[in-house]
Amino acid sequence: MCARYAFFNGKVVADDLGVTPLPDLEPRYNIAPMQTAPVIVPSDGGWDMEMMRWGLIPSWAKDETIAQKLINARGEPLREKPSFRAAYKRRRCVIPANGFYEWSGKRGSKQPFFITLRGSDLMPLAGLWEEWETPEALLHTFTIITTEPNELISPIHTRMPVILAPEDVARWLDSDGVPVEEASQLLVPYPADEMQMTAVHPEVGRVVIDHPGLIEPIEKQTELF
DNA sequence: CCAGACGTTGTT
DNA sequence: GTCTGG
DNA sequence: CCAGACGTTGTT
DNA sequence: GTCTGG
Repeated sequence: MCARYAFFNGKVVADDLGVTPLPDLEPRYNIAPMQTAPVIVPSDGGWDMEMMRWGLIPSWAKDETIAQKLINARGEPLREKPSFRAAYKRRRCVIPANGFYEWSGKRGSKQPFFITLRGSDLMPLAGLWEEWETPEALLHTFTIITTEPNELISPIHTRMPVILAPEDVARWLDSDGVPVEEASQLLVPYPADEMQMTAVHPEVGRVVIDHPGLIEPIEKQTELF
């Protein structure tokens, strides 16, 4: 799964993707579901960054309570799912991240890990977005696609987010030129030998905590394993 | 036909 | 135990 | 994902 | 909106 991530280095989206970061972007070390975060979408032949809320709301939803259930979407059956298939065809997006968190252990003895890429600061995550009409306004929401874990993640989790290679970002975002059959080839586990994982402080579990110390390695507390 | 679901993960 | 909020 | 709430009435 | 279950 992927239910917490960090995006603190906005400059990498300019360097690696040519997308201008939003001017008022704050560095974030603990982005949680139901919060607003930047998302990259096609715009005027190029790509743009836009703030959206994490937790997808399909256009047909009667209220927004479904959002917290749709923070992730399994990649394999995307085409058949009523909640996702419309967005899969027309509204694919990339969630810019620098790394994501996963936890191992049971409640009360959770150990969080921060996972990053070895070769790059930018970790582009594959996602979908939707537009939901409230009585007052249009609400833009997104979800992060998951796949099977690679050998790095599988010891602690059964799923991991889909990470796109920079050269695949264009194909993922091109809904007009790249049909779902082709796009689905991108929804695979990222190579484990290009990723790394470090144990971090459990205070990342608290959504109100958001500072650079959250991604700093700590000594593994072996009694937790 | 109408009513109700539409989802993921982890844990048991 | 289970749901909600972030 | 984790953390925190989970409730009502009356009084200030 | 569309599919499934009854």
